[in-house]
Amino acid sequence: MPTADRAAPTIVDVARAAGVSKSLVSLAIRGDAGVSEATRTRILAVADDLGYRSNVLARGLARGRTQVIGVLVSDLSNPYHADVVAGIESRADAAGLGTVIGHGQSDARILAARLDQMLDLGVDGVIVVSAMLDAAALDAAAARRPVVMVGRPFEQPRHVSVVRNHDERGASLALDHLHGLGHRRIVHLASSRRAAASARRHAYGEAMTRADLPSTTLWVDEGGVAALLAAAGTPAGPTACFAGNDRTAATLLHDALDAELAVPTELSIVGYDDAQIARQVRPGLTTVAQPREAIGREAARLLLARIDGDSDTVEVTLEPSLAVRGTTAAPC
Amino acid sequence: MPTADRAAPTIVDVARAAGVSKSLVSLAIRGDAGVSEATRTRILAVADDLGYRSNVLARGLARGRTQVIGVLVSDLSNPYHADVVAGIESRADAAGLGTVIGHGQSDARILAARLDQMLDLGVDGVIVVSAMLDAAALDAAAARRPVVMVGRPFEQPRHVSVVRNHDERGASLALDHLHGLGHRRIVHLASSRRAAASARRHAYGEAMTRADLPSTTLWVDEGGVAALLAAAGTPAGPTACFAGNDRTAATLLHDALDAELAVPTELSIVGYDDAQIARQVRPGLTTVAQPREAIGREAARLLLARIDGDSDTVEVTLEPSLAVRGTTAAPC
DNA sequence: AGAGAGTTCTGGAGCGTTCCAGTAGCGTTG
DNA sequence: CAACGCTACTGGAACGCTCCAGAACTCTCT
Repeated sequence: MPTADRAAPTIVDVARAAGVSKSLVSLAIRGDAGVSEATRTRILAVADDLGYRSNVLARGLARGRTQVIGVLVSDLSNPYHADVVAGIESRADAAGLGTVIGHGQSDARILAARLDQMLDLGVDGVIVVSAMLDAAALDAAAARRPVVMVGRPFEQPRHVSVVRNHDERGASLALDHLHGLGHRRIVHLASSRRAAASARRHAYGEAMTRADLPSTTLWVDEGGVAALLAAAGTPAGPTACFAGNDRTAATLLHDALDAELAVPTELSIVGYDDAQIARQVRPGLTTVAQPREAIGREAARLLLARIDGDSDTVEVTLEPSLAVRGTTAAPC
Repeated sequence: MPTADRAAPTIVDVARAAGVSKSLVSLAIRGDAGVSEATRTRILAVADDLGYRSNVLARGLARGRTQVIGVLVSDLSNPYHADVVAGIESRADAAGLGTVIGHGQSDARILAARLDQMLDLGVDGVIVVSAMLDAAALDAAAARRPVVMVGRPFEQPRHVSVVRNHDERGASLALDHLHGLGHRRIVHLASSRRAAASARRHAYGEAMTRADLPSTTLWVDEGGVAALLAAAGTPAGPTACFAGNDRTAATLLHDALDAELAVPTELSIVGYDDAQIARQVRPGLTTVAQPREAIGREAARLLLARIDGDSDTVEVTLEPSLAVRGTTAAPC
């Protein structure tokens, strides 16, 4: 219950009220060892009493550290991000650091502006949860503060640590599953030519080659869904589809059902991401799940280490897993 | 392209390089009138050249203003929030203010902690996009900085402006629509006893009374969905349901289809929010749409006014509209 | 008892800004 | 030409904190 009459109480007010110097208040509050137990409790009591809150701006200015990290997200409404952020926050909280989130509305320019803004605000480091920023922007930010990025960078920035999921392994999980069910004609439905998508596309190609099967990639923005549905009914048509992400997979599922194509019996579908939508569609979408919270925690861990001066940039890859639901079955 | 050799250049570096006093640099950069055009351009050129960025911490400390506002959301993955935040940001950007987002993981305690944290960071004001915080927490924050909340507060805080959608009107829209289609036995499916939900529930009751129809409210957490589905098949059972929000409506739709109950012919469903999910389910959900971006812009407008010292707290209500999709039809 | 070693505490400089009270220079005016 | 009023600029205090060198005090040891 802060008293907060007029202006917020400062460290000097606390010092005066406790009859000590402001330096000692500073030490006591930060838990420095060289303060006697008696005075410390007294000072803390007085501070609490006055409703004192240490001024982050002043501390940041004096120390060059604000104890706050920034998280830059390209798109708030992407539920993938929410889990990653939760992971970051849990780690940051544990280390006693605050977290602020910046939001770039899926626009690289806005994203870059927000990144600068957060750095201006004095955050101690930034985690970029977006693959939309180019290496130059990332490196410019990294020249100011430690930066860690989550996801697969389009081009590798030089001074930025990266945490990503193992898209190759994820694609293998999906294709092994389909192959194991008996599927042989499996097409890939790609959403865009962005980095994460292309990693999955390549992994698809390699896994198919490994299994000695022909690979076919269709693009959503080039009428791939319609082409796939048209082919799926025919004798030599595909019996399964590995989609680049869950949104694409959900669209396909939707349109397939509209076209009276039975899923999974006539067409099996596997998505990627294990987004919320994968559980909301009917039947539930079989999909590759990324360890989102773990990715967030790992990113935070790397950032904290770099803030503590520790280290050089690294790249960490985490293992995905497969969530089997209702859109996959043996071909009929 | 910042040079950024060692430490970031300060206003003093710029002053020295331009051969003027630091005060003049400060004035020039902030666009003060009393600086000759010649010196201003020279100073700005030098600043740009050195890659000077004004230190928000120092400015905040000296001025008591950081030019950054905070947005507190209860849940990142709620797509409703993303639109509101976009509206807030567009307004804040226009006013030259930065925006940081804090995230409370749908937990009132975390939410309150993040709120304090943002205030500690020195934001000039906060917009709370969540109905989970109690009046005491909001008022405590409002004692420090201007606070505007979006949504319907559980209890009315005293020093906080509120922007909300007109739940009563929204419920009327939904019920008029159903009534117009010929429905007479319309039940309400309520998700929780939170503020927004109870406003909708009351509005439902009143609209039904106005139309001289009996009202029945079922609760999701008390087996309401099952009860509703059981009754819906029977002769005197309900022919339509007005759900408290889209998530609830989607669950109902899902379970209805599972139970082989035809939607909309045997049961019409109207949701509330026009969330993403309303467009993703099949058939598309008829639902009440809130003007989300407008709500965000309005909230930012109110906050900026209060930051400029302008005003007393107000309450603004914006009009919802009805998005008619595939889950409503005349009863058969 | 004096030196040395802790322990606990203090005063002041400094972080990068803004703000305020001036000052310098110059043209106008009575 | 002294007084005045502008415009363009300056120096230093202040914002609230941290950090550092050192002061004051208490113990121990010789």
